[in-house]
Amino acid sequence: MIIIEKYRVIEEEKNKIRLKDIANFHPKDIFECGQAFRWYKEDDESYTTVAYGRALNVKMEGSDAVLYPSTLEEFNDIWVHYFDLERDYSLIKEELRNDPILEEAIDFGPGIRILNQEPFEMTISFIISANNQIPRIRKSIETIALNYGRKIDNPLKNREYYSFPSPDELKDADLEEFNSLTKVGFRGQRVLATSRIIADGDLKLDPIFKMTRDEGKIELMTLPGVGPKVSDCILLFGFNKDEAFPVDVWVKRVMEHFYLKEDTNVKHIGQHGARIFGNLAGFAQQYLFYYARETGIGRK
DNA sequence: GTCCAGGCTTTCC
DNA sequence: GGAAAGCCTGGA
Repeated sequence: MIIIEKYRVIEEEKNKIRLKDIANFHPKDIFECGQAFRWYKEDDESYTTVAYGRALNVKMEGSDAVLYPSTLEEFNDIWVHYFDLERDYSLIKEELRNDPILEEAIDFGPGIRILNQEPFEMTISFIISANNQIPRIRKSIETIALNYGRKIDNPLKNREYYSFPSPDELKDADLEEFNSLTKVGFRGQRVLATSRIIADGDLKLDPIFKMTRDEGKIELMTLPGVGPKVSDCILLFGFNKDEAFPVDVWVKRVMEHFYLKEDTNVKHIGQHGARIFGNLAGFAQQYLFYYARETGIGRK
């Protein structure tokens, strides 16, 4: 047994990591708040995903979170960053709670964390999200993994797991076949065109990690299917840009309902969000989005 | 240059 | 039948 003081991590048996008394970590809030499309709820209330070429199950046991399968090395190399465990969400929530509306939103989803997901997968996933519905987005992404990704060998035997394809694995897909399999509709050609641009190196994703939010946004918006909202999602969920503030229909509604008190446009809302939330805008957006979508606030 | 309306595939409620 | 984590195009 190994215990790391910093996160209170215990490696139990082999391939099992226990996070003791983990704070600001509720699976339902994290996995159902709309930032990730590949988490599946199991019969025992645990959740399973595929990320970074690995399948992982997360199960709460009292106030502990248990990750399986993961060695201590995989935990340190991959999952600490993926779950954003180096960040203290108590501090973020404390600051955002100065805003009474955010206080309400945080109380609705107190266990939200912003995951650090893979940039290419985020790019394709949020291109597919345009004018779409979450259940359908999830199905399309799973079908893409099944048909174009690689099968993952792992100890979770309840079903088969497939990685999300790389740009190379996706770029030569036949458009008609892709569309008939994945049902992404008019987004299909955007997905494949973007995959080709990235696979061919005409746009490199890695350098965006070092860019500012504004620089990254300009770069990503050159891709077909990536506009103001989708680029902010990619930057927030795939490139760790905390100040990104994606304005979708729900954030528009909740901002108009609580803050602006009038019908306006998404550009105006984006500017207002940046002004009042600053470098915590991404976190504020996710608390607000989850709150609005689950409660229907602002819906006409 | 900015702003806005209409169109887009298909599914879900 | 309307809406859906919007984007693209063309015209004012």
